[in-house]
Amino acid sequence: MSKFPAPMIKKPQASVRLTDVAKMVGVSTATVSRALANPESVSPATRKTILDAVRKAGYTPNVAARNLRVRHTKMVLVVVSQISNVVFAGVLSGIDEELNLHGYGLIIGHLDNKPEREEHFIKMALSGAVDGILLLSLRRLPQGHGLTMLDARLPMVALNEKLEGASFPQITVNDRAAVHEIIKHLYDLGHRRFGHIAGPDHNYTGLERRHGFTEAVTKLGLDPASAPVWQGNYSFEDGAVFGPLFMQMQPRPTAIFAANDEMAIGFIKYIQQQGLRVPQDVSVVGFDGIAYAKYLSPTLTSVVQPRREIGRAAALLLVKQLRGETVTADVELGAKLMLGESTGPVKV
Amino acid sequence: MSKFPAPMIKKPQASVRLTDVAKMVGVSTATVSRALANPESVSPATRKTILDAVRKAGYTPNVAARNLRVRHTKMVLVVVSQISNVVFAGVLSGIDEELNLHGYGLIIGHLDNKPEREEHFIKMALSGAVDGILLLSLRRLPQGHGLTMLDARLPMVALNEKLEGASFPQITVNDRAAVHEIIKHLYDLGHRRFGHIAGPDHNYTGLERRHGFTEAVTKLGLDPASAPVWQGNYSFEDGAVFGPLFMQMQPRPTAIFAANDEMAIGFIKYIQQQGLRVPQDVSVVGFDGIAYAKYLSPTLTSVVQPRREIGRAAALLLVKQLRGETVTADVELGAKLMLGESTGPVKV
DNA sequence: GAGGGCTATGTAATCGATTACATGGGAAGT
DNA sequence: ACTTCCCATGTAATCGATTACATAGCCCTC
Repeated sequence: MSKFPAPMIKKPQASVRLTDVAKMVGVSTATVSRALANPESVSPATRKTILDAVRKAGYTPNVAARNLRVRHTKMVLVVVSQISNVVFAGVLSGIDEELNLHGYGLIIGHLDNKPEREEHFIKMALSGAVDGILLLSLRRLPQGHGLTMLDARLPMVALNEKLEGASFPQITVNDRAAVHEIIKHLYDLGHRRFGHIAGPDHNYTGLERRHGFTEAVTKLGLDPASAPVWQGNYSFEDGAVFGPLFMQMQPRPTAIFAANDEMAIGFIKYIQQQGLRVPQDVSVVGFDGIAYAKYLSPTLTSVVQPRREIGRAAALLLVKQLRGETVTADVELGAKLMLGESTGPVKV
Repeated sequence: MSKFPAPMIKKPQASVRLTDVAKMVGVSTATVSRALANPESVSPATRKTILDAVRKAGYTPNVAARNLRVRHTKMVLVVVSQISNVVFAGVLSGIDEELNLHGYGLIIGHLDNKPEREEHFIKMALSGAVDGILLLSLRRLPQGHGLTMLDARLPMVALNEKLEGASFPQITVNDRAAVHEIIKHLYDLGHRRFGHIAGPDHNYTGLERRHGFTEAVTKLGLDPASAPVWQGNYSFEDGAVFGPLFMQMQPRPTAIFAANDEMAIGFIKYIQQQGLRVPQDVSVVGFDGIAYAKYLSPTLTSVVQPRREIGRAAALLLVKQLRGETVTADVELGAKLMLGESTGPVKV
């Protein structure tokens, strides 16, 4: 009596449709649809029959058809510049977590550091593939840029940006305050000569941290001109690259603040190889508070970012917009200084 | 003459439709559709008019409608257990890169280490939201499991799995061979007493590395029973956790192989704190070759996985299936031993 | 100059759900 | 027993593209 084994053909994909289930049970498609979407609107008896049939037939509603009809997709596009970046990955986790809670799925728009790809994702968003957009690009978008223009058509939220005059909410971390805290910490340890390995300028966070640095240094009454700022690209290598410049300075800064942990690590590695000791000879501070920071020797003093929270907050803001609530206020989160062994009293 | 500023209302979303463009130009919807999909099938004159109108109106085809009609979505679902894992993130990058080349987009099915979420993504896949699936879960899936069953309905490829009797292609890295290489390297340095910090057993890679270890040790004529195997969960902490056990062994292994870099790092940190020197007192090897390995002191000897390539190969395999080519052969990639300072001659 | 073949375009069916509106039948009220 | 109302269900329009099939016009050829 048993059927033959499943056919080998994969492609045809003749999957069960709503109509099929309706026919099986002997009711209209409307009833089946209702039994699935609002069970109470259907009599218990039919409901049961239908649900059984659905199970037996292995029916799953076709989402393209549904999306077309209801005019939304329950999907969110996250445009991210580099997915393999630990910080982004953490934020992404938070986004996914929150989105998930509200029944939204996640489409990744991976720029892979190629900004020209944005075009593609803008089109995708405009084509109704998603209900909203999360911008995790960290680039400073000029006004009138394609992505910011999208705002007129689709709810969106920007992370770690601060666009003047943007009408969509933005969620940021108070990097500047954290940097002030770093410099104060170093100052309290007796440091007076500081150096900064900055991130790129086309990047909101990089800029904030750099400004925070010069601000803090000036506030202490030190001459910012005597506090060198080198500009890197957030990579390990870039941290090392400034090592030679640092070594030949006379006098050398006694404390270096790097705009992210990777550059701090690269820098430390380099100067250690040159025979300097951290923190005895130089104190070094990073930023982001990646997990590895705790396993270096010395462990790295850094600022831990609430990655998951950033993601969650942004996602929640978006969901609220999607629900029709008008959300105007930007959200600012705080970051916490994490003391490690890479900072110590200045050498006397 | 200029219009008023854009209206404040976001939700209505009354975007331009194909019909609108057709009406503007004065041709049928079929012609517009053709002008977009196959420009050559339309006379140069109409083509230009249409394309101009499309631009002017800011028309973007509705993907739900298209998907419904053409019965595919040009989207791929990647089920991944933990997105913030560096290795996965790297693989994901490769997947995205290749998929992108072939015009496919990426939907992330983030399990967040909660296997029960799979159910949700299975439904999603079945609902026609994607054309194919990439399995990056690293769990050993029992036969008959929901995800493996999907194979009958949708093209799929598994990464770093090896499912017996699965009809879909699988791409793996030859971890076992790499482990043999590690042990040989250590043996050549004079080591005879080995220890292994293993990954979890419900994980293909973890199992392979553990088997590789006992295999290699036995092959050298050493008693595997005297080579302790501790089982961790790939975290820094788990590496440290076995430190005390190691410390109190008598005699202690002179070389430890950890199934991933995080555990190796955690372990090194612990024993360093206990006053042991790496590699003078103990040699340690990790696995995966994460970027941080090069910045530790000592730098970590590890096995670098071709993450991007793994991702690309898997994606390509899937794309081929999507094109209708029958691809049967599994793909196996090699990993390369990367010598660091954490391994050295055994202490005499 | 009639027929064949092409090319450019139009007409309308189709994909598979959701849902506004219509309807039939039974319970309840008088 | 007749009206009213409500509940469960059905009918069919709709979402916005793609595309099979039909057709009109033109050029060519014999």
